[in-house]
Amino acid sequence: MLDPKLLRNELETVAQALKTRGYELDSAAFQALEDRRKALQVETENLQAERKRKSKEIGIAKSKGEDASAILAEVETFGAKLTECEQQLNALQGELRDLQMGIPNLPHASVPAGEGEEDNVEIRKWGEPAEFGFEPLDHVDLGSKVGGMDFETAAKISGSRFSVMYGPLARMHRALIQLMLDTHTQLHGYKEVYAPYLVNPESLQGTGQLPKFEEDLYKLRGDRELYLIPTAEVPVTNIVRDEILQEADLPLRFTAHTPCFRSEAGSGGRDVRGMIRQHQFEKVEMVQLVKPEQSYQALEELTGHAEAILQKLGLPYRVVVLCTGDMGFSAAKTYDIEVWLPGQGKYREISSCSNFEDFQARRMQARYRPEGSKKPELLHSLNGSGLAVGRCLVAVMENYQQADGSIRVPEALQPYMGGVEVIPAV
RNA sequence: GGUGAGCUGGCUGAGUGGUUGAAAGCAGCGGUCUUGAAAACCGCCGUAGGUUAAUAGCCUACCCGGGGUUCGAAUCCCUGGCUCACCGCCA
Repeated sequence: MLDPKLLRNELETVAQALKTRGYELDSAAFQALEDRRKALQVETENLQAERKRKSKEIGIAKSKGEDASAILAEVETFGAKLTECEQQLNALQGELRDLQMGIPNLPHASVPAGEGEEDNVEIRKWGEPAEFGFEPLDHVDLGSKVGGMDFETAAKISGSRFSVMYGPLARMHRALIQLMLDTHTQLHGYKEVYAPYLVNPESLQGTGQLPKFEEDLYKLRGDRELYLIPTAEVPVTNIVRDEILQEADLPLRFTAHTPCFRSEAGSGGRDVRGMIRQHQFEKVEMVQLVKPEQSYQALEELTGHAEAILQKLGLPYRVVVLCTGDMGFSAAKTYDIEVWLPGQGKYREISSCSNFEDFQARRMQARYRPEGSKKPELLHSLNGSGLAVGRCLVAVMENYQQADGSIRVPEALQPYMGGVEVIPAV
């Protein structure tokens, strides 16, 4: 959520900035709502003050044993008016809040302007795509060569966009998770978190998935109103919802491995082959909660932490900064890390690292008390995948494939796989 | 799942319809005293919204959430959540 004061005081500037990311703010309509709100709120509060005074007088009169019917009659004259004002104000504030909850974050000044994916800007590249002496296969074909990936069975059990893995591939998938968690906890200073996979609507509202993107989520039937998490970002960031932290507690760095569930409602027929885009996938997530002045440095570091995993695995990648039009709803700035997939002959997203500034914190009321200051301030939140596990497995398979269809195990992964060096073709 | 008891400010805890945004204690902050510290004493000490140039003043709201009764609700009623205890079931 944007700062309501900013929205009021610099409506046109805000509207301009939102336009760069393809969001049209109807500033005239907003201004009209805001004007009505102001008038109505002042009137309502004045009436409330009046009622409070009179009620107090009634109390005093009664305690003295005096007759209070005159004041009582007086209150009645504006009682109905007050009720009406309160109801109108409530409705109006609800309307304003709904509108504000649907406005995306403002892009940071350093974010390049653009409309879509094609306008993202490459920042750096690491590693060289390997030369194969043969036509490299994609992970689906490799999967059947080593006998470890089964989409037909997954379709029988659940439907499309699910996968079943067996044997060494399933083990490598698990090994990747261990490598990522160990790296982030031991080298990068994150605290490992185990958190719920089912969350309430308040949490989803806090991180920005609700109210606007409900169709992307799986909602449980039943009387409890719970959703499957689309990312660990939701439960982990919400750890600090409605909390006031001490300055000394910051920065907080959390990492968590969770499954992620996404309906992929809007993805049409994209990436239907293989395990690039699934309804269920594993991810190791990094979350940071920091002081505002440190958040952009934290974004650079966090991006580096995700890159470190790819470097350990020897997977070529590039980092792009998303343009204004391609960023997610809550982000002020986002780096995508794209890994090289020989099977597709292109770079594909494997991590997304974002600074949300105080956008999520305001929705969550996540604050800290600066040293020596009375007033709590909103903190800044960031997160990034470190990394998407399924896509990482795909990248390892495709980059480490050999002519006979076997797959070498990257050195960094071998300790997590009992020393296995090659997954043989069967 | 059943039965019962709870949920009040950073913490403990009083308050069952009226000048209560809320006693008291602890913690914290400022001061007096002291060479310094402790003790003692004095004062301050919740969050948000509105108005405003203002983090000044004034106003409003908030005692787990939502709804209701009333001129007036922390207090009464309904509903949801959570915590604790016991029973049942269970990895």
